[in-house]
Amino acid sequence: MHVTLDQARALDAFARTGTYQAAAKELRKVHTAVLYALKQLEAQTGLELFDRSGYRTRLTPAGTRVLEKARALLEAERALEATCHELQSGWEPVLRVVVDAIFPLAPVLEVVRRLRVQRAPTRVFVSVDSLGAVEQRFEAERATAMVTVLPPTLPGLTTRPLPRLQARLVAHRAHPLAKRRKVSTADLAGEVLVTVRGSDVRLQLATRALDQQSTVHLPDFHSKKAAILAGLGFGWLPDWLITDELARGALVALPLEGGAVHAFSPTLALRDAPGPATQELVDLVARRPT
Amino acid sequence: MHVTLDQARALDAFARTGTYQAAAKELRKVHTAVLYALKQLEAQTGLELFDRSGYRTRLTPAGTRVLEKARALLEAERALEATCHELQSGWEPVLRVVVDAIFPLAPVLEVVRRLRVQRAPTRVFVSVDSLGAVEQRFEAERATAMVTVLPPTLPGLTTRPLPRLQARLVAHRAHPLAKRRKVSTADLAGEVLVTVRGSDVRLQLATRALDQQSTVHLPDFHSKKAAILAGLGFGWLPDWLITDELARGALVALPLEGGAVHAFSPTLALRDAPGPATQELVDLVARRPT
DNA sequence: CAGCCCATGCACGTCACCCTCGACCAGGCG
DNA sequence: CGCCTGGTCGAGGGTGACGTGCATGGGCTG
Repeated sequence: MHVTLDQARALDAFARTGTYQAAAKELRKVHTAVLYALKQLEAQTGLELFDRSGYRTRLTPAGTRVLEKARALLEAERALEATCHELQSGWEPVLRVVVDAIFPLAPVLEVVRRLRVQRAPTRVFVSVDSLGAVEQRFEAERATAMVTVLPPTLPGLTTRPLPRLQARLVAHRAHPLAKRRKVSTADLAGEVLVTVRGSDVRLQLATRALDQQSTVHLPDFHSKKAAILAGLGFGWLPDWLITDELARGALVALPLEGGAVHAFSPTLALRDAPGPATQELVDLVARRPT
Repeated sequence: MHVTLDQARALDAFARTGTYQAAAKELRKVHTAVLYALKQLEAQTGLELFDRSGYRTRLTPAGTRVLEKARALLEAERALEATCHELQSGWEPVLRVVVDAIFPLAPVLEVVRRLRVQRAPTRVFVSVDSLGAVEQRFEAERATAMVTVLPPTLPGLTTRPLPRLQARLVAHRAHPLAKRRKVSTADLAGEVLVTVRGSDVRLQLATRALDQQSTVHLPDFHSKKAAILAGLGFGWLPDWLITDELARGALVALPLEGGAVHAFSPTLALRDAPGPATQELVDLVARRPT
């Protein structure tokens, strides 16, 4: 049994119009074509779909059941053609972005919102990782774009510098370190260091040389911030995440010898020719207020 | 743009196997046929579905999106053919039953349960009405079967007598009428009569001649029973509904002059040739314990 | 009741399209 | 380098989907 879409269309048109003639007119065919298609359908299904006992041919109950399924089939066809039209519009089908965890996600999410309002068919996949892992993931996922704080090494990428990001070594105001006028690297050694998991050694910056007594690894900067706010320990946090807490005094920048501020120069890297959705990403990420 | 199911099948097979050759083998075609079908698909959709830059042809992101929809389409086709197979099994596609409200619904619902366990594709529609309205509904809905307490008038029906049903005039034990040793029709006049809405005059039986001071019309016998149990008034109820309450004494049969019991002889009437599901109905309704 | 119209259904012809066949080219793999 | 698998192209054929013509027969209008 091999039902065709033409048969389904004929069945649907016949059911809606009630006669072969009208159905044929709707399908821009001759009535015998509809007759032929539906005869075929009946033969292939091996069911009595039509009641020809009266003057007008009518659907049998079995025909009605088959009609339901045929309409579902046509709906699936319509859906397929709809996505084809969407894809023809020029939007990329998918946009894969890898972002360094230290970079704010907000502008990337804004891209998703803008694509929605423009009814773009683009499906967005966002991955977050740290430092070198960003480029590895970019390659492994064959992503379209990445925001990395390390210079990209892959050849053939279009790169674009982004505004600098600053990170500070902070602790909660009630934390012992926060009360000192000066903090030495030796002072840090006795306290708990909070880091983001997956960060490689370079993220630990000035603290990397220290032999920390205890360290907590957390999955992202939001939980890291929450941990530090809870007074659990100290660590590096990007400025955009803590402007509020620094202003309110909930978090305190530690007066570390040799400086407690580290600056990153993130880069936006794109693979091959950017489509409109990628362009949207470039605009929003580059225009991000510093 | 007119995508065909063959194209969808080819796309699916190609995506699963990875090569034209293997896809062709699976479809029992020559590999050029698959090539042809997919070239057609690409031309019709106007999209680049395949990446032919490498040695092996691969799906592009757009191709993957189209593939998803194509698979949905094939799933719809599979569903259609599945219902065709179900309907070929000999079961009726639909079974419409109209039952008099005074008749217990339990045996009809048991039919539904049995059809389920036998995986019958039959869809069951049950309507409930009273007396003459049963046959009217049977005709209006072109139902398959009905259980009526009046002799069917339509020609060409197969009828089958069912066990008798009894109804009693009852009231709650705390009701004034329940405390009398004898009840006359005049006594009834001062109390509230509870009836089922839609019942025509014949249902009121011995009470019809009375000029009731107040009457309550309810949608079915279950709410009527609840109303009587709440002491609201008196009325006729079928025995099967109140065996428990009569045994416990919660309800009392009124000792009406001239008899407080009325017997019905319900009939099961079928239109034309009964299918297996209808046969199931006949068995269960006829074997109903009296 | 006559006349008309429309819907159905069959027989037959034909044309388009799907498929097959054959040939050639491109990369991988020993 | 030789072999194999996989992709692409063009030519040709078989058949099945569809159009034409016509008969039938039921409804509708006057």
